[in-house]
Amino acid sequence: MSQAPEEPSEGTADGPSPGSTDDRPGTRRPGGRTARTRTAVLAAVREELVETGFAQVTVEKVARRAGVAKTTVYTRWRDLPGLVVDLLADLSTTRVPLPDTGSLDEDLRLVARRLLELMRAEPEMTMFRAIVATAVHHPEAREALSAFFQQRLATTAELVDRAIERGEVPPGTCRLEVVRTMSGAFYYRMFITGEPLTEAVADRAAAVAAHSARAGLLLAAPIDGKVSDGAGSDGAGGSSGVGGDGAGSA
Amino acid sequence: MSQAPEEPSEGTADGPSPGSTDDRPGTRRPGGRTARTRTAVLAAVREELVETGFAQVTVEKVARRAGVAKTTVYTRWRDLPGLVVDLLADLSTTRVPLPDTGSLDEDLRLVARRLLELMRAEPEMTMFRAIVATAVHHPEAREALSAFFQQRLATTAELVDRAIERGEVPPGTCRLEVVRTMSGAFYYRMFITGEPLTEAVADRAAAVAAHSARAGLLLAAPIDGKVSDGAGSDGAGGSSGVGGDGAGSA
DNA sequence: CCCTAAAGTGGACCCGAGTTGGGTTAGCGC
DNA sequence: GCGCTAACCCAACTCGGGTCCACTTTAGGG
Repeated sequence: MSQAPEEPSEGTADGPSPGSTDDRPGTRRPGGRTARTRTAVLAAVREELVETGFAQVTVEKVARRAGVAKTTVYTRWRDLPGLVVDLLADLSTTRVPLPDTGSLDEDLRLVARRLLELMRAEPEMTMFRAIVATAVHHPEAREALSAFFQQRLATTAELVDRAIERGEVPPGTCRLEVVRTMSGAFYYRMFITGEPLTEAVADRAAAVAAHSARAGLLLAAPIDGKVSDGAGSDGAGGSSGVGGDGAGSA
Repeated sequence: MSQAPEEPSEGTADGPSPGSTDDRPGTRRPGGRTARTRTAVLAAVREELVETGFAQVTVEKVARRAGVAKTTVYTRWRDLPGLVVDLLADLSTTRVPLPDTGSLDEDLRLVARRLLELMRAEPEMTMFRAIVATAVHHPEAREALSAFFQQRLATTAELVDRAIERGEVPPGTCRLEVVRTMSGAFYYRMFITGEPLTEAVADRAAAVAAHSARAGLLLAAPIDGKVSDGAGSDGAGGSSGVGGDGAGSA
């Protein structure tokens, strides 16, 4: 947990500029009580989200559960979407180990299976569902979720890099696109069509992604001026330097 | 599908059983005023959704805009999600013509391009976005959206049937899965990661789906007792018996 | 054309989420 | 420790969304 907001204020490094920049409460004295409040509130949101579902959650209930005055929540997080955003930032810290079996197919399949497992875990998924719902119609949450996925995708994309090194897939392959192709099937079913997720779905998604990559369908092609890969700088002996636009902003 | 008009009532043909079965208001006298109210309210929801965004929409505003007493809306639609559900049912009636170029690749590409176009149309998309957001945390809306996609997918899947007949793809190919594979990429970017949609994305999605189908990766395999396709046996025409699992559990 | 009850109306009412202002606790620099 | 003030607490208040109920309008069958 922890992972305090720590908004890296631009420019002015020395003194706190007097009143001009709006310092969010919780940034100046992040110590003891402040931190304690944050964890309590975030935990309360989690529980409330899981127990009663997103539609029923309200700032007041969260505050009550956290044992905190509701004004505190309002001043620090503004509103419910603000809380969800912070919750998501908290989620970003969790790391998942990547498989490395020497085969793209197998690597992807394992990742798919793990994703399936994750999506079947009720408490976590309920919460994530709420986050997605918020992001659909709230710009700030949308931004946060977007960043979350950028980072998560980039991490997983490493196994594509290895496949490229092995010569399993064409060198110009877009590392992110492979992962997107796979995970898209999951989220599509989960959140859009509402169809069930099975092992078959997972395996199929992995197979499709791997096969498409191998067939050279997932190249980082700069069609119409828009590069869809954000990785760039592969670092290994990649022959063709298909640079990306570097969209990976934190 | 709840308050869709013309629910074929079962059994009791002669007298209206007094109060036992819950007839939704609007079913017994669907004529003049009732119909007028419905269209007015639905239009109001549409406009409200597009103008102010989902988070701001409230039953009261909708009623006011429609020039209707808010109690009317409450008694007929129950709440906001109910309205959204009805709105979605209304959307289901729109038909889109399918391409038939003689090539699966090209057919899919055209469908993808049209989908792209559709998703770029701001007013409609804003509304659809709201529907998805509702579905994420509201079971009834989830059900409706699921049904909507079932029908929509089944319709589009006809071009896969033609590809099977032509021998372009293996005969056991799951008609729905091909379409899902393609459209998944769209919705994933649109609603989950929030990444931009481009022509490149559309073409790539179509290529991946077509290629995977041809490679036999999208067979309707009854793995672990769960068949992922619902149709398959009948030729064209049928298309309604997709039913099957739907969103059921989750 | 008339009658019945289904559908819609209007306003009073309730309730709770969000706001405001003044007072209290405690982080943190000195 | 001391003091300053950020951060938090409390209670009262506002305001608008949702509910209830008696009343009016109008489908639709006879």
